[in-house]
Amino acid sequence: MPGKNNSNIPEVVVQRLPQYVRALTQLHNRNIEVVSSKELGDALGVTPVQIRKDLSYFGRFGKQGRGYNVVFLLQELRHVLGLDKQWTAAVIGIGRLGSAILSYPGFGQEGFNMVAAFDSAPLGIGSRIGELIVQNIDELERTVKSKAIDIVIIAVPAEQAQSVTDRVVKCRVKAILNYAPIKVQVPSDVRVREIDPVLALQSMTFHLKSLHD
Amino acid sequence: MPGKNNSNIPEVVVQRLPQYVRALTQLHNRNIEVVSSKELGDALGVTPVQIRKDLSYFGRFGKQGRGYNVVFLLQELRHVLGLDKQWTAAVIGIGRLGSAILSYPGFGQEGFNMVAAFDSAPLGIGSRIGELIVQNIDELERTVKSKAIDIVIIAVPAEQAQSVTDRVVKCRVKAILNYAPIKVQVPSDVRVREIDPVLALQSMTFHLKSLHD
DNA sequence: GCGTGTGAAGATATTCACAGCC
DNA sequence: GGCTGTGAATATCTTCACACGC
Repeated sequence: MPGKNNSNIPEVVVQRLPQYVRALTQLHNRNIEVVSSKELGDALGVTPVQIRKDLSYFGRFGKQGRGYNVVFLLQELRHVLGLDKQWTAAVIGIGRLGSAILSYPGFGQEGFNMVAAFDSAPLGIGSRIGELIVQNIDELERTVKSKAIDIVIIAVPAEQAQSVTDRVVKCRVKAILNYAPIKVQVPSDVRVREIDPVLALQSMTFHLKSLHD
Repeated sequence: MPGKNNSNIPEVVVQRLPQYVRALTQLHNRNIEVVSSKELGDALGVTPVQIRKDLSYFGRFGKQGRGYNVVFLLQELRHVLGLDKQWTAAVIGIGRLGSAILSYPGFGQEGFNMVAAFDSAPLGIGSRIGELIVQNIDELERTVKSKAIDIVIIAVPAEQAQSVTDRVVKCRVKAILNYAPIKVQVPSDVRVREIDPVLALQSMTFHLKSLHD
């Protein structure tokens, strides 16, 4: 039974909310003031009832016969997701990938501020990437504390990903974005999201295969 | 009722298979010849019965009391997923992200060969990235045909993503890997996978929020 | 005895259908 | 009339429990 502010929210719902936020932001930028679940759904390839049901877990944001006030719903959802705060993130592994992540402006624009960069190779340590100096991974524990890092982004090779993750977990970090092509194991109170384009491709070839042969 | 070679395979199963393939490859590299669903599950954070059930959609690959022959299961799954073939891919949008994708060796290692690169900005067109010359996007249709491109990787800004996607779809490409931060709409016979680290972070903050306040 | 394979049961997630309000 | 919010129904996914083969 959906109700306000309860933590029995299905994870799949939580993972859809950011999409709603993004779509609402676009509508807002186009000066659209009101939107129906139908319109929002069309923009996202989701059914209207899916959206209404998802929203109902958090409150009654709409007006019957009318729809949702874009600004209001946006505010509410951003608050629900904690997107009205700033978050601090650190990147571990400053190779090609790590550097690309650090210089991608999209994170900062959404309130995810890169405040530290770590590597283990003596070569890169001390070099500057944007505003940050690459630190030795040995300083991880200290820096996570001193900079109150909320999220760690892992961009090390697969072989090192688990041991780096273990260190990160020991620092009491509860959110990890993992770019390494390996599924890292963490305690159940730590969230991990995987960014894994190769896996994504490999699940599409299943369908391609049955197509042309 | 699970059975051999039927296309009523749940999508969620298809999306787990590549993980199994990866884990099995690692086991193989460590010269491990036999693995139980329990062991495989532990390595992946999945229950053993999940694995057995998933595999049962495609055949009976194990031996009771013993487990699965690693090499055999690997072959079978790679075949099921079409990973025993080579695939051709093109990247559209050769900015920082697109260049990083083109120079990432992980795709080629897994049989995904980058055979073309496109951009719309006259500046980059004609420049060389690795083995490829960046082509004008106008050559898309011709090149998709001539190089028999299976998969298109979209790395253009959000604003252009939908129109580029529409062009790609018109070329009869059935698989798209989308790095643009927007959910593109496609006909139901086209598969899209989204690579969207910001969305991933935004669904984690929901949990972080309730943590420390 | 051990571990697979799988119907049946249980849990989750989505969709339907409609009451209620603007 | 149009659109939300939501119990109930349905569909999908996961887990249980156990028969069977090595």
